[in-house]
Amino acid sequence: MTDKTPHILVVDDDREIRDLLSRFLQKHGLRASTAADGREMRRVLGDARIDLIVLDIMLPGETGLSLCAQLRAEGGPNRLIPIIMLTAAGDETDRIVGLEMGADDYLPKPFNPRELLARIRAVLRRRGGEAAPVAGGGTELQFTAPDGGAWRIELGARRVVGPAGPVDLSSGEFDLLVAMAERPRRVLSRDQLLDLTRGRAAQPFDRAIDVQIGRLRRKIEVDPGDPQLITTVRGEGYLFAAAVSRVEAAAAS
Amino acid sequence: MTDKTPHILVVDDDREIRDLLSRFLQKHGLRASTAADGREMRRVLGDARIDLIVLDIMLPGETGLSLCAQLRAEGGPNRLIPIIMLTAAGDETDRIVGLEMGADDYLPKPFNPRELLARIRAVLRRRGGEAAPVAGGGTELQFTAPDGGAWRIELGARRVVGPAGPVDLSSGEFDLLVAMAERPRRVLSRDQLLDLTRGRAAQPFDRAIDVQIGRLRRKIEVDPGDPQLITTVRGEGYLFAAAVSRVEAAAAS
DNA sequence: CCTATTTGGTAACAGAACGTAACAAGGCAA
DNA sequence: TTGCCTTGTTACGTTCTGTTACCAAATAGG
Repeated sequence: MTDKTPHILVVDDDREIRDLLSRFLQKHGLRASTAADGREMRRVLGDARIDLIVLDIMLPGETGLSLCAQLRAEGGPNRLIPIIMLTAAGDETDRIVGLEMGADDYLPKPFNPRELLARIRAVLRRRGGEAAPVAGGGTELQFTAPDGGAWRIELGARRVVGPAGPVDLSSGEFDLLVAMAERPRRVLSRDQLLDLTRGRAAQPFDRAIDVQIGRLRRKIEVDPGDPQLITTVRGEGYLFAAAVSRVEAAAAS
Repeated sequence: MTDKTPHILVVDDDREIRDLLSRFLQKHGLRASTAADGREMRRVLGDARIDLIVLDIMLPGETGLSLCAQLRAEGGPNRLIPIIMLTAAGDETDRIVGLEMGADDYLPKPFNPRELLARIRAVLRRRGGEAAPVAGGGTELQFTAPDGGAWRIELGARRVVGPAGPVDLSSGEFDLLVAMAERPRRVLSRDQLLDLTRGRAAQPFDRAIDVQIGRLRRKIEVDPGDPQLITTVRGEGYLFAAAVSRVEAAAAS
C-alpha cells in the first residue's frame, strides 16, 4: 500500500504526559499507543507493530535505560525499533548512557511537543528504508463482520480469509479492502480511495471506485444487496464499519 | 459533509476583536460565530456544527487553557474540534502548555489577521485528510424510548439498533437522528438541524427537515402518527424526548 | 362558538447520487 | 497470436432527498 502511518509507543509513568503526547502525535498524523512501565511496554510490543518508542528514562521498576538495553540485546523483531529517550533536564550522564545503550535520540524534559514530533519524523526518515519491509511481512488485519464472521487480511501474502475460507480477490479489490480496513469507521471519499489505491485523483464523473466497491461487496458481504461491512455515506463516500485490529502474526526468527 | 464552508467560532472577551475577526473571516469565505466567554462558547457549540475554534487564552472566568483542556477531556462530539490559541506575545509557557492541552496551533497577539487565516486553512487541511483518532470509533449513544424499547446508535459504524434489531436508515436520516440524540431534551430549530446535518442555512420556506423528520419517525417511532421520541414544538422546532447516555464501547489495543 | 390564519404532516414529483450490467481496453500467460 | 482476467467507462435502473402542494391541526380573533 502507499504509506502506513507510523505507530509510536509512548512509555511514561505520568498518565497526563502519556495522554497529552498520544493525542498530540495522533493529531499530527501518527498512530500512538501508551504504556506506563516496562511490563505494559512489552505487552503492546507483542500486540502491535510499533515503529518507534518514546521512552522516559525515569520509570518505576525497571528504568528506561535498562529497558532500552534489554530491547537491543534480545533477538526478536523488536531489537531494531528506534527509541527516543526522555531525560531529566541537563543530565549529561543519562544522555550519554542512553545513546550508548542504543537510543536513537534523546530529548531533555521539559520539551516542546513539536520538537519531539520533529525528532520522531527525523528518526523515522533515517530508519525508514530498512525497517519497513520486515515489519509488513507477517502483519495481519483482523476484524469481525456485523454478522459475526471472522476475517483476516494477511498483508504480506496479500491473502484474505473469511469465515468460509480464503476469498479470491483481484489485486485492485485487495488494495481497496486494505485501504478501508486500515481506516475503519471513517468516511473515505472516492477521491481519497482513488488516491490510496491507485495514486491518482478523481475525474469529474469518475465511477471507478463505485464499481470496484460493488465488486468487492459481492465477494465479502453476506448480502451484497444490503451491505453491512462497507456502507455508503451518501454524498461523502464509503465507510468500513467493523472494528479492526492489527496483529503481528507469529513469525519464525 | 464534504466541503461546506467551514464554520469558525471566535472566542474572545474583546468585542471589537470578535467583530473584526468575524467579519474578516466571513469576507474570506468562511462562516464565523463569536462567543465572549466559556459559557457562550458552550452554547454555540451546542447549537451549531463548528469546524474550528479560535480561542483567546485570556478570558474572564475560565481561561482559554482550561476550556481547551475541558473540551479535549470530555467525550462529546466536540472533543476533536481543532483549536487555535491566541496567546500573549512571547509567552513561551502559555504556548507550550496550550499545545500540550491539545491545541492544534497558536498565534501570539498581536497578530495579522491574514496570518490567522493562513493557519486556520492549514489546520483545516491537516484535519481533513488525516487519520482521525480511532477514539470516536467505538462510541455509542444509548437511550430508552418512552415505550421502554432499548436503542443503540453506533456512531463509528453508522448503525442503529432498536428493540427489534438493526434499523435501516438512510444517510440523511442517520445524520438527523444523531444530531438530535446528541442534544436530547432541547428544542432544536429547523435552522439548527439543517446546519448540523447538512451544514447549510434554511431558506424561507424550507421544509426539508420536516419531511426528513417524518421519514425518520416512520422508522423509529412505535406509532408514527403519535410520535413519542421526536416531538414537535410548534413554532420552534423538534425535540428528542429520551435521555441519552454516551458509552465508550470496549476497544482493543 | 365559529372562522381565518398559521403551522406542521405527508403524498407526489423531480433531480441527484448510487448500484450494477454490459462493454471495451489493456495486461499477461500460454 | 489467442484467450483469460482485470479494470475503467458508459448507460440505465433504483434509491434518496429536497420541493411543492394540499390537507389537517392548532391558534388567534372575533
